[in-house]
Amino acid sequence: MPGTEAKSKHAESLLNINVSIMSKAVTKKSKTAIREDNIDAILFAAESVFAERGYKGATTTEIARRATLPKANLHYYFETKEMLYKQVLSNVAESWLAAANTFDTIDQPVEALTRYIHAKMDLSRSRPEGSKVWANEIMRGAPVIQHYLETTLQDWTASRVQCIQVWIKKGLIRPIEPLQLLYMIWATTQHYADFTQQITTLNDNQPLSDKQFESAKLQVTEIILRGIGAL
Amino acid sequence: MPGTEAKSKHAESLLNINVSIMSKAVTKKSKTAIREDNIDAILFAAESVFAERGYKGATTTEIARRATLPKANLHYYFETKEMLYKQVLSNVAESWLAAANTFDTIDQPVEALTRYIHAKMDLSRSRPEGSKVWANEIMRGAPVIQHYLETTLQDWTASRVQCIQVWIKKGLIRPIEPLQLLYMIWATTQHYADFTQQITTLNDNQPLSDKQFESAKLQVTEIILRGIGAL
DNA sequence: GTCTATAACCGGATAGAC
DNA sequence: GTCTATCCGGTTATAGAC
Repeated sequence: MPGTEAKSKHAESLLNINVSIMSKAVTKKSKTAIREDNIDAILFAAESVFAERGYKGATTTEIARRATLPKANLHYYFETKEMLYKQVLSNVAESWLAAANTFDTIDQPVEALTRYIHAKMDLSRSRPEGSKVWANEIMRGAPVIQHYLETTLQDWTASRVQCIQVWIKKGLIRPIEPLQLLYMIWATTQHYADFTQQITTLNDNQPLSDKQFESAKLQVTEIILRGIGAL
Repeated sequence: MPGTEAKSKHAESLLNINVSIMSKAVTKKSKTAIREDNIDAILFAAESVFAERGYKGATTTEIARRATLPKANLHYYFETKEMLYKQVLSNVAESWLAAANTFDTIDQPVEALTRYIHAKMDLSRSRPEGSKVWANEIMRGAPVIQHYLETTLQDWTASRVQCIQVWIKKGLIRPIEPLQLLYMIWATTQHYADFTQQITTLNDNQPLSDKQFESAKLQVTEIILRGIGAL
């Protein structure tokens, strides 16, 4: 199970957080490999458990169990539960940023927004747990990522707001409040991750098929683009 | 603080859950009043605490503290934390249903959807904690409200899907997947409650003013209505 | 009905053998 | 670097005096 999504992101930290994972010099290559595999397995398991149970509800016992490691080993790699949590959030922020960068400010609205909405929808599909961890963190009042919101997110948002205002000035879209558009995109795309349980229930208890999801992606895009007069 | 929103809903239970609050015969009128006041205060405090900290993160100590009662008294009225949680969810479901019923299936799309979106936005504004508790519960996999989703919510949704399909047949709106429209409405309106922290941060750390919120309400409505070709 | 004190439990973290 | 056994703090729930 490990490594599919959260591969080897443990060394970096997007949030300016001291997630300093121990830095012991390792001589043999194989040991490094074991270390990375273990860390990846822990991060992968942690993302799921934090998503399903929230910060407090997640137990290191369960995370270790899913990573098929003794709990003591988990604490060997991540000194505290909180440090592990921060690293998970950092990885989520990174994938969010990757999707965000598909919103190219130079493009025309239809192309830029279509790309961005598709990227966000794909992220909700491929990594719903990350979205849930993020949502949980925001609902808690963002104790860990508040600084990230005030820097990276605010900067990114400001640049996109400007871009949208240019589109309005050029008459490419109707005059709307740019932030409202961004909120609608975030809300709608992330809903497919955060509310999977509800969506599945209303789909006769069947998870959305790839086909259904692709259809949703196209419709979401079209409704929003028409909604702002870009089509 | 107590009683403003969650007033005296403790006797009922929308979710079919055995939230049987003790049923001791009370002789004096004043005792009943004290009981109701205490229960309301507990439910009011509980909604906030569950919203801010999630199910596991919420402590009965903190709930009791905010209700200005000793913890033992809280346990006198609600035997377990889980029973209290279920009652909170039941109250949230009730308010959700009240808003849902503004979506009159007989009306024209513009009128029906405008009313519904406004009602949902108002709910996000007046009772953001309830929305967060709901979101948390869904993200946990809906252990408590799954049955509610499969009955009340599914029935309500089915009737609205039919209604939307009629609108499409009559050519009042473009041919869309009705569920997609509902998801977009839910996602966008609830976003203003669940992601208050993020929205506030992007609004120069100022909570949205009433004026800003009213503007958002109108824009959300217009973008969605235009998006489906109702305007 | 109220409240203090406490029992019973659980989870994070660590000691220390391997 | 791994893992078992254990400590310690915090949380739910209750006993029992008022």
